[in-house]
Amino acid sequence: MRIASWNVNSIRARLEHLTGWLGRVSPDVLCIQETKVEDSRFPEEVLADAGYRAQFFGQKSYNGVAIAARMGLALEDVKRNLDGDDADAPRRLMACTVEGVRVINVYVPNGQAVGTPAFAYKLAWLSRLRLELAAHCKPEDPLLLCGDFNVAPEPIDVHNPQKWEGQVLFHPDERAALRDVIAWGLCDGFRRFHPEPGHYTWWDYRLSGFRRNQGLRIDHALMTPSLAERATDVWIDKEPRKLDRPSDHAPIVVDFTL
DNA sequence: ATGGCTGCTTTGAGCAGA
Repeated sequence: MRIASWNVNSIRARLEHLTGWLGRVSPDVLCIQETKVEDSRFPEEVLADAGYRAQFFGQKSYNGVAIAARMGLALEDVKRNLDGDDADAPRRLMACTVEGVRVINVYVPNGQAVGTPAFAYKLAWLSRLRLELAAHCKPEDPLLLCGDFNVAPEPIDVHNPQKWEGQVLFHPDERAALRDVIAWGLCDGFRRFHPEPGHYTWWDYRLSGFRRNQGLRIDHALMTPSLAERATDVWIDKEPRKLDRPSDHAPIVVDFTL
């Protein structure tokens, strides 16, 4: 079983990259963030031609999440956004159950800059995510919480931690909020398999960040122990980041036995 | 020191991203 997560930075701008990647990597499920498209314009047919059926939860211009599953694989108990979100809330979360695994796909707010209302919203959102887990899930059950968290957990996850310390994406308060989510009963799937430095999931379009591998590891695949013990690898696919006009994020892929 | 790129928007300069 292969479940992946990718912030595509506009699904319409990335359709060819997306379908090409689905064909090459062939995940059973793909959690997508930043679709940036309202539901009536979601490219269902293109995904269907690629062999995938998607559940989607988007809005115009910003945010938006989707979960695509190989045709014939059922996505059950779909939930959209956090408890307490109203209809106007930014669309940032979709959860479903597939093959007995609860999959939660998140696009955590970016936070803009430390000290802004957006930063406070980001911290509150992470706090509500922890409450969501406590209210609906059990740490004993197989669960994957994946997506774009917009937080680098440790200095090893930042190409230049001295420069980034205290900045948005690597501020102590965000890191504590992410640790609090993990403390519900999760582990960092990627680090279980790849403890060494130099692995990132996002590289700035500016500064030739990708060419110099100056990035941040801000996309994560967090899992409960009962799923982690079935995992055979968690890896980052840098290939699509090398294409012309790429997303600034790379996909993260979780392989596990059923 | 600053901004450096990209996608979106009732098309064009401004916002947001990270």
